[in-house]
Amino acid sequence: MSRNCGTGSHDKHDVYAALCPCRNVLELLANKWSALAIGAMEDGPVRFGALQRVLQGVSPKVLTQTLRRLEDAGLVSRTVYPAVPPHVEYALTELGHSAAEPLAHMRDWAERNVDLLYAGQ
Amino acid sequence: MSRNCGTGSHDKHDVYAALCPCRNVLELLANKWSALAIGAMEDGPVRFGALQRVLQGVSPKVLTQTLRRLEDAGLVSRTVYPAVPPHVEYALTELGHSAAEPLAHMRDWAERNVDLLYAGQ
DNA sequence: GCACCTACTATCTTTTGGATAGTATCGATG
DNA sequence: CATCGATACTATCCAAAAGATAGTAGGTGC
Repeated sequence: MSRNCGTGSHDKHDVYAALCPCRNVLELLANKWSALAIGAMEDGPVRFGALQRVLQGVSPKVLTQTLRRLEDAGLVSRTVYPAVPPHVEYALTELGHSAAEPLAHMRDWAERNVDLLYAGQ
Repeated sequence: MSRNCGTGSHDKHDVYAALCPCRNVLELLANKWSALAIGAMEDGPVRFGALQRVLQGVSPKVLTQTLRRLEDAGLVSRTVYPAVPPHVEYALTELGHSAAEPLAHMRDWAERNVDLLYAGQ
């Protein structure tokens, strides 16, 4: 097996390697709020307040953190429309849309199989 | 849209509802170590020590916690072979194997797209 | 008798997540 | 003219989770 990733040249990456940068990418995606936020933006730009209502139970601080991380990674774009009251829209980038697919599968799996889990007692 | 989930009857579940039990399932899967551990067991039973070596950087405490949670959920089985030194094997259940698919897509996405992220500076 | 092996548990520290309250701005309302 | 309301946040504090490190059990080989 040609697992590589000494973080060096652009060979194959390996999420199982502690120092591979793709481990950080996995950490970013393998997160409840990231998975929900990205799913909420699949159909187009969404405002902060709308995200807060859709992601039930999220606090503004955590939502901001989540969006900033996704923005820094390049999965989400943030657009400010100068107006009062403020108007800010978050949208998936092309990269964000491609990440949305595996995350949608994960959400679907959770919804479809929840009744089969914790069945032992 | 027929989104339901007042946690009540077995209608449709919704990960966006704070109180839906499938939110817990999403939290379980949308986790770095869960995603890596499940992937490591896809090809058959694995011992604790082997998992620890494969999931580079994981501490025994966190690995134990992760495996217990997966076991409680019914995704992983734990088999103790009474011997000295101890011999314990972890394996995916049928349910665990079905969860492995979306997680594999997520890991693959991370490995394939890592070079495109954080490109802005 | 002593070190070794595996699979942990215990303890402590650090990081992250979460709840809550407060800020800034301007237009509309009374 | 003071107040209220809307939006998108920050600031603060506390709790929960993650992480590092050391220790335990108990039979085997030397």
